[in-house]
Amino acid sequence: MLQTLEQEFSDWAFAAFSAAFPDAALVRDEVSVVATSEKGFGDYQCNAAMGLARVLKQAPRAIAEAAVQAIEAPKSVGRIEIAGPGFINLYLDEGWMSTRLEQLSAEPDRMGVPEAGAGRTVVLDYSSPNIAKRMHIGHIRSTVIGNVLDRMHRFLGYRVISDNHIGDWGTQFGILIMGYREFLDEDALGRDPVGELERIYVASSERGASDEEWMNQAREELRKLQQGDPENTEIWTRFLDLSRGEFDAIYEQLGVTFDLERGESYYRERVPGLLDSLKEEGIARESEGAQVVFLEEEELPVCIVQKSDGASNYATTDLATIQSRVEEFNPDAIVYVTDKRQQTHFKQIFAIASKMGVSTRLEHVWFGLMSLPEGAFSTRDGNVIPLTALLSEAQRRAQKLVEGSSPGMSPEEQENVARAVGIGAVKYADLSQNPQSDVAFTWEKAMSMDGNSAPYLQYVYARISSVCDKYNDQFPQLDLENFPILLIEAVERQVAAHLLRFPEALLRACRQYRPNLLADYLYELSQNYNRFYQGVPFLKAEEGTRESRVRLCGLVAKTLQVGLGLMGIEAPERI
RNA sequence: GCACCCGUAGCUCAAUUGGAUAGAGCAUCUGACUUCGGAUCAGAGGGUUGGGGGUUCGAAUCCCUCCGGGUGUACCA
Repeated sequence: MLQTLEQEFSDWAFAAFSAAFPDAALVRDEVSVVATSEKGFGDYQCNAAMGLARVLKQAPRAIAEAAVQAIEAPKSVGRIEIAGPGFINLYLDEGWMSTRLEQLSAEPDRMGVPEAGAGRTVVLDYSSPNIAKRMHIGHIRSTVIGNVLDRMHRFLGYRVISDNHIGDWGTQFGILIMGYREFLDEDALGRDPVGELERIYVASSERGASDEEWMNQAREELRKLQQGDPENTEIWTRFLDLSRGEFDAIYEQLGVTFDLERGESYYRERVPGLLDSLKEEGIARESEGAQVVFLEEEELPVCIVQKSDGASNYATTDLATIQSRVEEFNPDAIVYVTDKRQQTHFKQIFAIASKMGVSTRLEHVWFGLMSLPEGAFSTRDGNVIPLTALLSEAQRRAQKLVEGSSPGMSPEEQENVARAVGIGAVKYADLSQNPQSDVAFTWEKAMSMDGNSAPYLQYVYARISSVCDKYNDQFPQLDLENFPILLIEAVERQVAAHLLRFPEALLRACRQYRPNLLADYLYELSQNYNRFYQGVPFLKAEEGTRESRVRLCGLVAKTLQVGLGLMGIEAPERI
């Protein structure tokens, strides 16, 4: 099985320490090797010797020395040094690097990434907008982050079931149905369907705030809907169709697709049976007229699974959903991508699922909230910026950039490129930071076109494409594959070493549910490439060196294309 | 009140989960195209990682405490 270099070196380190200290009870994870962060300390490092000094009652440098002497180093390692208090620094062998890169160029679509998830199934629950509510910039995170997790898992060989768990079955529908009957403006509905649905929802809620009878009626309409009343079902279906039309347009623009779009309502028929079994097993019990689960042992607040009026809620459908997914897909994990405000909710749901006997790994991947500075609001209706407005503004700015840099390009191609650049910039702004950080929205950052941004990466890609085209024009008779990759200059070695790190960067990003680690990797690769590009000639170098450099360019381009693709960002040949 | 999250350069964010000299982008300043796309590159200034204590070879990261902010907390999702 293909391994990353970190894995291979960790195996070696574990074997080396075990051989040197057979009596010590070593833990594999404590003797691991990681890629070096600082330049000048080798390509990979093992920090285990310092930690073992106390247990082994020896000086850390002596421990490192003994381990290094114990068994032979992997062939890929050219040099080992022991530095500082006892760091073991591994330097890759340049000859081995060349050969490895030549192998990678034979199968460039994978760039050495192992199928680490083969045979495992993951259900990914992300995006999950609510019916009758407009998607605004706050919704982009779940969609974009979830979609990257989706793509990364698939690439690593996991069987992925992505499900857009649309909020189509909650309490809001009673209020909406009342609003629909009382306040609906059909003309407005035709012009801006979701906007009008939002408006009638707000109008109906406001009425309910001062009108007790109105709220009672809303609850009654919800109850009727949940029991299958034909008239309410028809209205509800209309809400769904109108909202989904708008969502689909956004998903198409973002290049996001789902395996399933079931929504909460899909699971509604499971709810009565679920409630029965919760009661029978003594998990839920009556309190203040509602059915609740107490979670004192878990130090969590009480969780209502059936409201006192008999209606179900979010918790109920979420539990039914888990049950259904476990039965149908038998997944190794179910992963939810939502904002951090739902942490308590998911802790509750996971705790109850555990009481129900569910053993599937349940993960809540939460992300921070987006704050809006003054002026980012659309003050007219008090709403935040609709996602559609953000995306079209991004494309507009990208369009101007493209018109400036590629005036000879056809208008049609300019538009395609502007879409790739604009959408890419918006996505990357979200993906390039730790998901768990709260983000401050600014137009400048969301549509940043230089520095650490998607257009920076796309620009590198386009320039490499240009180099490769020029090479093919000038030297059509030469076959690149016949020339070895030579790592002479420091800039070349730097690019090569970074290329070889792609598998572990991707694996880490996926396992930690942190797309920013992939973004970081690609940005650093691009920086290394730019130094290479600025530092040495390619096409004017002598034969041999020239081919080697063009091959390196090709590998960087391929890695960028694959990496950007995993982030759902296109890499045009010309921009 | 209780629980969770956060506080890093003027601003926006990283830091491979305890590793070596805390790094990027924006902004400011100085340089670099008779070689391949300057949306680039080289360099400068800018930090007591909110304060204080502790743990250890080693702390932005773990523990305690104080200050400041955010979120959640029984019938919304």
